[in-house]
Amino acid sequence: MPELPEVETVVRTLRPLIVGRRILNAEFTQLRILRGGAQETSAALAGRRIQGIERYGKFIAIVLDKGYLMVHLGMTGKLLVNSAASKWTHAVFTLDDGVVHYDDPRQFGRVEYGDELPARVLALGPEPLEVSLDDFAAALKLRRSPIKAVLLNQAVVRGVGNIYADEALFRAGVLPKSPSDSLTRARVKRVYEAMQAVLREAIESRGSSVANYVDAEGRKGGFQLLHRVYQRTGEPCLKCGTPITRILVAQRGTHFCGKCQK
DNA sequence: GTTGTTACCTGTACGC
DNA sequence: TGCGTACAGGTAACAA
Repeated sequence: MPELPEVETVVRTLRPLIVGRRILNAEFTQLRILRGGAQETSAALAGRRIQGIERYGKFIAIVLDKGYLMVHLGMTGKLLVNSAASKWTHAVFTLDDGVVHYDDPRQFGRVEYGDELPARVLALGPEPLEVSLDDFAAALKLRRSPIKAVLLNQAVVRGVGNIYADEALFRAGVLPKSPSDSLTRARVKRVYEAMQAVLREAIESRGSSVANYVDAEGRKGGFQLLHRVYQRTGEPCLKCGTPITRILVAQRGTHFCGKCQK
């Protein structure tokens, strides 16, 4: 499931391949993944030149000479350059040099064209690797939900998902159910530093390939080999040997060590 | 405004 | 082998 490090990897691999190219044609075969009408979107995209590609949390913004093509990969979305189409190819962008496919088996992702960045993207919280400790601490103090749920809240920080929330809380030694506003400053600082460290290391490893994540060139990431708690239910904690526990927090599978995390 | 719940969707794993 | 079922989770919509 693509979270910040996976989306960042997609953006980095996509950038040299498509920036500067012109979109000749855009075709949508599964309308579920498209926000807006297919004909209107195709008409708006035809002839546009790609000027850049940016990431806003888990959203990908393809910056055009007029407007933005927004892509959210959902759970299983992929943007693939010059690959063969599959039964899950729902959109095809033909460029003046090459072709980009949007593939998505579960169809949780979305593609959208607009003149401006969508309001829901502008409403996102700060980037977790850019937010200051003071701002992060203030946002946590405002909320009583479990810290895990708060980390998943894209209005608090944008881009953290289930994998990195679990991994960050393990490294910080903080229980996922701890009420956000109950954390001491020292524990907030540990969560902040762990979150940034996990995200930086995952970006270096080109993301985590669980399920079927690959980057724009079809390559898998490597960070799944470094997960310490995520999807390790029942396996021994790498620090103390206690079996990793799995519970539900915010309706999400949540993995932690009951001894190392307080 | 926050908080919690549910729907969306299909490949995969598992039990029988 | 084949079938039924549970599970995975990011976002948005909704209720409270």
